[in-house]
Amino acid sequence: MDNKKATIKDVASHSQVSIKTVSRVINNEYGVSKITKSRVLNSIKALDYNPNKAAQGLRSKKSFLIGLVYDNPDKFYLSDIQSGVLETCAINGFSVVLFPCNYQKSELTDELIEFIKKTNLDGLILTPPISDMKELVKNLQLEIPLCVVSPGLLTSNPLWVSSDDFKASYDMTCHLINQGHRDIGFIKGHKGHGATQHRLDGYLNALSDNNIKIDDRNITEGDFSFDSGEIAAKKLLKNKSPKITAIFASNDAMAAGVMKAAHKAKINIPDKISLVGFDNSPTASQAWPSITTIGQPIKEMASYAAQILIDNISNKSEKKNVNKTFDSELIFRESVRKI
Amino acid sequence: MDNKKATIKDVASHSQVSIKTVSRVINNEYGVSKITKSRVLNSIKALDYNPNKAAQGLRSKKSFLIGLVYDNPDKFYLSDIQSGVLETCAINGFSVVLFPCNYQKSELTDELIEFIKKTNLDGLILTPPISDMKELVKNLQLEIPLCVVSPGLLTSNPLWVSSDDFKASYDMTCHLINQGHRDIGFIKGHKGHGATQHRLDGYLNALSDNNIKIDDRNITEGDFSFDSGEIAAKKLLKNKSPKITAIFASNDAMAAGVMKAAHKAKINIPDKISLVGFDNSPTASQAWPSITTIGQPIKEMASYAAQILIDNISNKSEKKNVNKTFDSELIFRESVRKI
DNA sequence: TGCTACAATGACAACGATATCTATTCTAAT
DNA sequence: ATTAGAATAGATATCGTTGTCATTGTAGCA
Repeated sequence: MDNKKATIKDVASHSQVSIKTVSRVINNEYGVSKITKSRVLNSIKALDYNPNKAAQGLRSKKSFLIGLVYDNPDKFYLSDIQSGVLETCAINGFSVVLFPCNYQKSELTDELIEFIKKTNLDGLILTPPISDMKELVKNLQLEIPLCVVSPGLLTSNPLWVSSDDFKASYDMTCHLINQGHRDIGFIKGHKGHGATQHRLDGYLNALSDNNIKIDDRNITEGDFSFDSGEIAAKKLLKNKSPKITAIFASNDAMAAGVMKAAHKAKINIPDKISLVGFDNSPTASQAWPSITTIGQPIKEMASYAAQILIDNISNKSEKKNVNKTFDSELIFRESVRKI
Repeated sequence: MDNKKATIKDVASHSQVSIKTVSRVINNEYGVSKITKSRVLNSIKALDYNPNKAAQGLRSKKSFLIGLVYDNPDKFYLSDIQSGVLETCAINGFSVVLFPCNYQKSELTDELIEFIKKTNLDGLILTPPISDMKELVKNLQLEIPLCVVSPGLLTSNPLWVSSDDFKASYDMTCHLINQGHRDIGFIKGHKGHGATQHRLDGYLNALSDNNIKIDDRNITEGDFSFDSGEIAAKKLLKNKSPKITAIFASNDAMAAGVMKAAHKAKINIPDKISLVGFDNSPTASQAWPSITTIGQPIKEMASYAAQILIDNISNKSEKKNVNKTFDSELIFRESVRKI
């Protein structure tokens, strides 16, 4: 076996061409005849040559690194995001550098800037709730392209992917109404998270459109965590004056919290109270009874986000309108009863 | 503001020294006077200089990249592993490149080799169940250091971190016995996963040491997934001949599966059956009733693994015996009843 | 004083690719 | 034939560091 790694020079002399020609082949540039190209490709295989990323990066001022920024307690969500980004980046020869963080930390912006500089990133992906921190995005003053995933609010950033949280939430609420529910409790997320408002609005609009009066006592706030769901459920189940027959939790983690609260209080789901969540996380399918919820193509979204970011980095696409909103899907399970 | 990024040259001329001296300061090498050093450090700050990783890597033949290989369905486990590795790597100026994979894929070894070459990794971390694939580890023929996390079996690899699964499992079984249980069902994991055997052995030895006869009908197999736990539980609860009063699932996901099966079958936990898991994942604390389980310092382990790997890469430590086994801890909750 | 030893510093090459510019060959149009 | 222009190929500088080796300065010692 070869003792050392083959370099572009070795390939060049092996295939009797200049190193520049090899470089052209590697980078799929014009100006290489088919014959030469195949000869070079053969040599590359024969010598088991892999371009040295450091050298490529040094010369072409790229790092082939994309940063993925997140602060999300939902490990399932995160896992999907990571897989999506990872796969697309791998295909395109990029590596992913993770940046977990705390969105409430005041130094976050500075840390992020520091990170980008140190790591020499070629591009950055922001996921919720970071994607909704307008101030941060503004202050980043990026010289590299940025893609924002699921920004709740309108974003000024040219690159984004998003999901139709409003419609999904609207449809789910209609579903509950169709099942005969009129007193529907709602557990919203915390401020600052873009999804919070959309999901709430979907619920509110569905009620209005069905001529159901909105009762503020039916709406309570969580922070997308299991515990906050349990606490919110206790409140909703205590304020029994408005006789709730169903609860719509803004995500599955909180829905699972609701389920625990119900179990504790010996309130049967779905007999006494129907329950729906949002996210289609394993939590929802593994609960007992399994929880009706809303599925979103998280991994696909992440993958798409990475793709448009990479296209932008490579200037491959000058096309506009690459941004995309992905459809959600209602997933019916055991936690809803018709009344 | 500066138009372009500062380079080592800029720092050198700013502080009136040679670039080599700046390099010495950056790399904490000997042979720089305190005065010079502080002057250089000042310039670095003043110019907001960050060394170019590509150039450093090219010259010193490093990539400052560490690969993290995993194929684990447990997102909570994975998240802890990632955080631990990430933090330590960040502190030491390394980035982490993820390599999710399918441990059953026959081309895995080749893919991994390809990945290492392409990415030019400086080091590699293998997590279960990959860490137990002896054949793969052997065939990797690595020229870079490798650290293996929680190898179930003895590993020939010089670098490893591990947990005392046997002892933890033994202790937990003793706890159940102390609570009066003698007919204890056990759901083991699948073959190939190192933890499977240790956890089973702990259970078996505890029974023997307490003069309890081992009943094979009490032992069933899962694959560490929720679904497999549910299926296994159905079996155990059906073969009711041996009158089980407790079930020990090899991990929390399977324990949660057991809980769902029990709910479905209207078997109350812990009144009819006590239940314990392994891993201290959120699943266990969020279940109702909450599940008694075993906690391991996963994040710490991962962090330590990254540290000894980096030390090895940097040749900082010629010390032996860096490997370490971490203690587990029993976490008592609501799913066990004294009988 | 003269010598050595060692700490501090610097000059310059080298890492492995790409960019720029130039040179050659080939084709087709005049 | 001649030549413009496209297609193809190569020579060489360059990216921003670190490695190697040489040089300088200074303290210690006989």
